[in-house]
Amino acid sequence: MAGKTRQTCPCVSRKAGRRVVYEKQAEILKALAHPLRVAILDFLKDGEQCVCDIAKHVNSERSNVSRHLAVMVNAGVLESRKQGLNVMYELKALCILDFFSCLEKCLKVQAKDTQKLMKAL
Amino acid sequence: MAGKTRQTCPCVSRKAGRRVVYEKQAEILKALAHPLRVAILDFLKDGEQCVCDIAKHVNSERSNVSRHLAVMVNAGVLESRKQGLNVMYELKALCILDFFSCLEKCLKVQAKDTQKLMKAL
DNA sequence: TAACTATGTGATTATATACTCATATAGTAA
DNA sequence: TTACTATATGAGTATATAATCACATAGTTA
Repeated sequence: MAGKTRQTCPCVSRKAGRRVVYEKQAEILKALAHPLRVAILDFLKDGEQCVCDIAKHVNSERSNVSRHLAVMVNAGVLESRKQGLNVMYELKALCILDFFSCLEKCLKVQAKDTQKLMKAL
Repeated sequence: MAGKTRQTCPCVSRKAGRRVVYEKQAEILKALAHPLRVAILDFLKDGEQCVCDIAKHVNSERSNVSRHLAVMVNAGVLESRKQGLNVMYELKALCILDFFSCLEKCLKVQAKDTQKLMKAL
């Protein structure tokens, strides 16, 4: 049992470590990867909002919105605070907003590809 | 039927248009939101690779990897080209790589939060 | 206190996704 | 031609996720 701390090759543990990181990163991405959640994030970019107003804005049931918000809080994307009867949600990681400019860029490239295809027909 | 093109209020159509954008953005995010796919993207950041080598690198079945690659190609994240027996995959939208620096930042913030909690106990 | 409002959650159902195995296809090399 | 290799895909199963409804909780106001 002596020397057990060195039994795992550094390379292996680094690889295993990477996998944990990939899982965490995927978890955050998963928390963003839903049309309603994207809509919510777009709404929250201008500041905190209560569940009530978010639900109105994205035109969905409050209970459903509440669940989606919980997903994003668990992933560390949003944070919440109580204010009287309301619970206010706001973006925790502002760099998330940078994602969306990249996403729009991707969509534009896709649109151009489609245009090229159309012309070739 | 006359004037049908103006029957839809610009505001409504803009809102409907946003929803389509949110769906497309969510589709791209979904294509990234899996540990194996994150691992693949991390491997592809240094250049194109064949399915065979990707599968070896991420330690998963080729058929499985092939499917994950197809998901990312469909979302416009990767592109592929045939080279003899192999099919080479590479990143199509390089800005995707910027995502990951943000993700790492998010994880670091989370880690700090956890540390704070630990100290408070 | 009682009535009200905002939010969260359990249970159910529907749907989507991931993984595995077997098999098909396409290109290579003998 | 046959044998081989890389890749893709159909079918089945297991699991995860989303939406809805009913209900519980917490804070507000009268």
